[in-house]
Amino acid sequence: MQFGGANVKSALATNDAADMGDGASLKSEFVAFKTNRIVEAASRLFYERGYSSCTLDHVAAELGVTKPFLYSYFKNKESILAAICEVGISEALAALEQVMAADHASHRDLLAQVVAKVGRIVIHRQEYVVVYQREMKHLSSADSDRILRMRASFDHQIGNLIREGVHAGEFEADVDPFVSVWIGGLISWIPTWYSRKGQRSAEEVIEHLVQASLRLAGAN
Amino acid sequence: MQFGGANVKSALATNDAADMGDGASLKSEFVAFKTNRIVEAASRLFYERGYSSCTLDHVAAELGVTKPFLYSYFKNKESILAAICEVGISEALAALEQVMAADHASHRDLLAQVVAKVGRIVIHRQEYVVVYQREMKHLSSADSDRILRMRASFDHQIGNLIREGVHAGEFEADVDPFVSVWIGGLISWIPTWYSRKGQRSAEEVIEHLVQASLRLAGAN
DNA sequence: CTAAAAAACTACTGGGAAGTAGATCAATTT
DNA sequence: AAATTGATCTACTTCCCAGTAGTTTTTTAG
Repeated sequence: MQFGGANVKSALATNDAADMGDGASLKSEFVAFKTNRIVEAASRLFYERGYSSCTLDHVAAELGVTKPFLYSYFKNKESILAAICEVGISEALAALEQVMAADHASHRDLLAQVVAKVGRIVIHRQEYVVVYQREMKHLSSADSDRILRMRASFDHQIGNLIREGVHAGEFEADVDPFVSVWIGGLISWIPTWYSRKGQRSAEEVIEHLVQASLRLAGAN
Repeated sequence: MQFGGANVKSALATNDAADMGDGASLKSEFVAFKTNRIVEAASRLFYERGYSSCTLDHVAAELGVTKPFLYSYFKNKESILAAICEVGISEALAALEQVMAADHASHRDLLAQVVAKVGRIVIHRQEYVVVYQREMKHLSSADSDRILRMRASFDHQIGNLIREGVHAGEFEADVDPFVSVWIGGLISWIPTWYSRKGQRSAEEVIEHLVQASLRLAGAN
């Protein structure tokens, strides 16, 4: 099995070999596990050295394997990058849809919940998000399109949430079309300055992020 | 004359050869002009293709010259990058100090003025700023330190402005230490989404940026 | 325990790009 | 006009790295 641009499966991905015997299922879990370890190591190294300056020999060395090992799980270097880029946005989209599917709270609460959840994701997946932001340009157009569609869907839904909140009188109307852009900026910028070793805890940052987002929407 | 990490001189930089004859002065203007053209072309290409993937032959071709030409104005590829990275932050710092030196308006006005000015700079220098954000890691530690010092000075002064405004009762106090980080995020994020060809004019964006910043500071 | 299959490795190719040495061309001076 | 200086180019060298062919090791199956 080789990874050439399909959706990322996390190590905990749903088992799509349920109808096979235990042998095949276990094997595909091994593959998912190794694929995941490659993506982890690569994201750390791409984050530290930059995509183009980081060689696959570096990635292989980090994992204690060799370059051809990587090529038996990924088609080429770019498809490793694509897997990395997909992590943050697909998790953010999943979180968004989870919140939206839940029982309808006020728009203010929906916004607060989404922002908090996505904020936690971009902190947790810091390296992935930064690599995505920096190295997007190196994706093939197929991968790029797929990921941009997810991104567009996310932005679109946030835009709707704001519009509906304005319509419901929960947000101030004069800021309408821009708010989602500014809130997106707050969230996207976190991974570039947040440090796990810094004085601020992740939850402290999330708390302030939510407050800032509500201020921007005029919902205080 | 070669450019190996000293401060950037723009094409309009003050003439530091005023005590020489006209010949020497004119010559140094030529050098500054060419240096500047190289930086312009490189910033555009680094922006489009990424620093590591863009070769100096590409840059040379863009200018209709050859690679050794570049090496007679810059020590190496990295020092071209350093020159690019310096543009945005040094202009922002100059704008900040200009506003702060002027007659003391209210803190609210000071903040609005600084944000508007810096916002215009990051839009005008869009490619430079994005290249800086993306490719910082490829700077030598000497260049990196110099630029980070400018950045730290900027952040420090914005922090002071906010603190004083809170103390003066013009901003809400509960948000104190974080506000400058969030405002920095708003500004820094603009170059990644703003497009000159988009539907929003630069001044429209600046207008909303100022409003958003004041909201974040609780100064409405 | 042996044979077949799968997984991983060793050792290579081919191309690309940073940086340089020395030649050529243009301008300035005498 | 000849000579000197400076600017730019041609033509390399050298290293690096993505991707691959074919071999070895490990696992699985009979």
